[in-house]
Amino acid sequence: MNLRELAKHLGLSQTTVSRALNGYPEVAEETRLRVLAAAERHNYRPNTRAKSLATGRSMTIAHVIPISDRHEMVNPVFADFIAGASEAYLPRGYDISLTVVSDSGQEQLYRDIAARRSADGVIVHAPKSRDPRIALLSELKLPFVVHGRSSEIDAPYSWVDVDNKRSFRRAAEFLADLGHRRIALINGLETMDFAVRRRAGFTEGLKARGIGIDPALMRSDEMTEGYGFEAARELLALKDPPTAFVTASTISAFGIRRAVEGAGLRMGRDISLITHDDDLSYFRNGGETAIFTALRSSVREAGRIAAATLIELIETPGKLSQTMLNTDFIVGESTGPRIRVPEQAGQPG
Amino acid sequence: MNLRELAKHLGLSQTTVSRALNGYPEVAEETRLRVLAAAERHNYRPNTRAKSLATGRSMTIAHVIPISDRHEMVNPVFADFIAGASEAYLPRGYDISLTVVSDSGQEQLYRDIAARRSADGVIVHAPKSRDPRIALLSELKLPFVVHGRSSEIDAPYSWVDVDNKRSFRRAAEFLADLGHRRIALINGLETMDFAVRRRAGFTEGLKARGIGIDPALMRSDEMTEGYGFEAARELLALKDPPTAFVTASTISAFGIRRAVEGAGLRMGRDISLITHDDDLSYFRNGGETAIFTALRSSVREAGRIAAATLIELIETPGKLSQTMLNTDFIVGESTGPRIRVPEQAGQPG
DNA sequence: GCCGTTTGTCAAAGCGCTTTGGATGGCAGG
DNA sequence: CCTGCCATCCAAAGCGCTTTGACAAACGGC
Repeated sequence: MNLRELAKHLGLSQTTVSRALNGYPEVAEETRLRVLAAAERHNYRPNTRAKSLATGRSMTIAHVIPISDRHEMVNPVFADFIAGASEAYLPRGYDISLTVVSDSGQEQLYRDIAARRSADGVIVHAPKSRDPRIALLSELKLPFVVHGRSSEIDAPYSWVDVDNKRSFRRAAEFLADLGHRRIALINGLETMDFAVRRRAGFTEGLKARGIGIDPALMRSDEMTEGYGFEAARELLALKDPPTAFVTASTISAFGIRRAVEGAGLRMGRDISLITHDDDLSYFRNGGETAIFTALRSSVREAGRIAAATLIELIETPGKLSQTMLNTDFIVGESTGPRIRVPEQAGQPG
Repeated sequence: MNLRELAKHLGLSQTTVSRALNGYPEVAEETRLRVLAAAERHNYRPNTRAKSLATGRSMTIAHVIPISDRHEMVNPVFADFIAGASEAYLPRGYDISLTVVSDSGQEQLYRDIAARRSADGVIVHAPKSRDPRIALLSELKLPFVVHGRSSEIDAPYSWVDVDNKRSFRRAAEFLADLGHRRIALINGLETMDFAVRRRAGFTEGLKARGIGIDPALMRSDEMTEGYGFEAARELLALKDPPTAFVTASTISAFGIRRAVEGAGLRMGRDISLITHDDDLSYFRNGGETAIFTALRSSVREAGRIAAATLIELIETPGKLSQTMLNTDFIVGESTGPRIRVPEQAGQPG
């Protein structure tokens, strides 16, 4: 059932039917009711492609999910981010188009989207420092919102981010105030802008408390459970091991926990840990009491806000907007004062 | 730059240019080269909507991600599944359209997709027993492939699944053979078909080894880390606690592990655990040696196969296909013989 | 040198919708 | 009774592509 058939059926022109359905005023109320009833009865839905060809609006947002070149992984934060975003899209009638692509293929993909007008806007995930996509999208005049920020970019653009630097500074200071002096950072991939900011905040916090920076205590990689485990295991095996850790996700935090317990140590007593917590739905940081002391900021909410920001930008061009999400400092069971240096913490296995 | 402009530029008709670009034979090789060069030079890309309006093919596959009605969660397995699927779509030119929708909204959504022809086919995620979507999609003549299966459906349809029943039977038998008699099942939501099959396999395995079924040892819920933890903690606090667990995902397995260690017990010695392992990229079940003894089947591969199956079905209608993926039985560090009933395993905290 | 066949090209219709620019008729005001 | 003005409705063009059917030009066979 298409518009022409529906119109013929009603003895009206396509114009009138189209207007009746889209809420234009120049159609008699009685006719509108007849049209709506008929549309309902015949289960009429306008053909998406035809509509967007005629209007020039595609009513879809492209999400380009970068796949790690090294490991070919898809970060589970995207699941929650997109769930949040779709809460904003759904009531406004936008669809999501998803493409999983390696870093190297991203530029070409954005060019394609712009040239074939397959989306009205895009969300930029996982920005790197001085990310070339930002200049590219501006040049292509494709509305976009960045989830995160990119350092050393002068031109303004829309973004939604958390204050990573401040968060990690607070984490480092909190641990220092508990008496810890050997504090390790198990960071995300430092090709990512957010990871650079976190490291900066972390070292800033140490310096503020008069603690020297030891590069041997800083790791950086894809934030998997296994990486958290391996990194922590190696660090705990040092002659002068850390008594505290700061890490970038609950997922790696679980790995660290496993390493700590595998070494016969107790989290929160022998070893302290603070994590950044994206509040992932399948990895809640505990119920009433948090497992990990954490700086929490819901990535789902970030998705919702980024989506809403993008829709605004699409509907009123030029309306840039920056949102800094606040993080909650949750004190959980994974931190405590340094009681003693764990003498010779053996490696597991 | 659109087709007409490009054609005018070349002094050719749209017809010829279109044919040259799409590889039709009735165009001189010399002309084709000229056209291709010009298209390249002007960065020409055909407008997606116009093309699909003209051809009637949308070249997009709809993925409808169900959001749990109770908890509003998005299962991270979708991230890996879609990553796999996109490996199959990309070279064939298909796009992914993603919609996150609650169970109750699914039927309407599929009807919409069919009526507005916004996708050439759909992947059905998370089927329930006797899932109404299967009959609906058949009726709508919308090609589909189910990730999993749905019991008590007579008409044939395409699916990609693992042999959940057999897997869980093997898990139960394996534990029984190690001497365990009190074996708990921490299952996924039993409104899901796969969870029903797993439970069936589990009880079948127990019966085969002459072990009675104790409903008090069987739990069912969304497979989060927190659920694994809570369920295991409660079970371990029973007067007659289990000495072994079977669970439905590595995520809940990590929760069980946390509960076991929180109770002062040691995984693989005091308590055995077997998990189903989707081989999630951020939750690898260990490196060289597996953390958990597991029945492993890559959900990413399932995505790849489901996508390929769907494309085949779209391109040659009626070509149904069923794929049963095999699972690898990985023996890891989480299982061992029952040495003794842990006398009074205290609750943590 | 004529005819049938390729070969290469094109004009125009059509996909299903929106939107522009009238048309039509009824009605109030003069 | 005429004019002007709403209130409704419509025919047709256009969005950018594919595809049908037709048509010149070139070519080989007799």
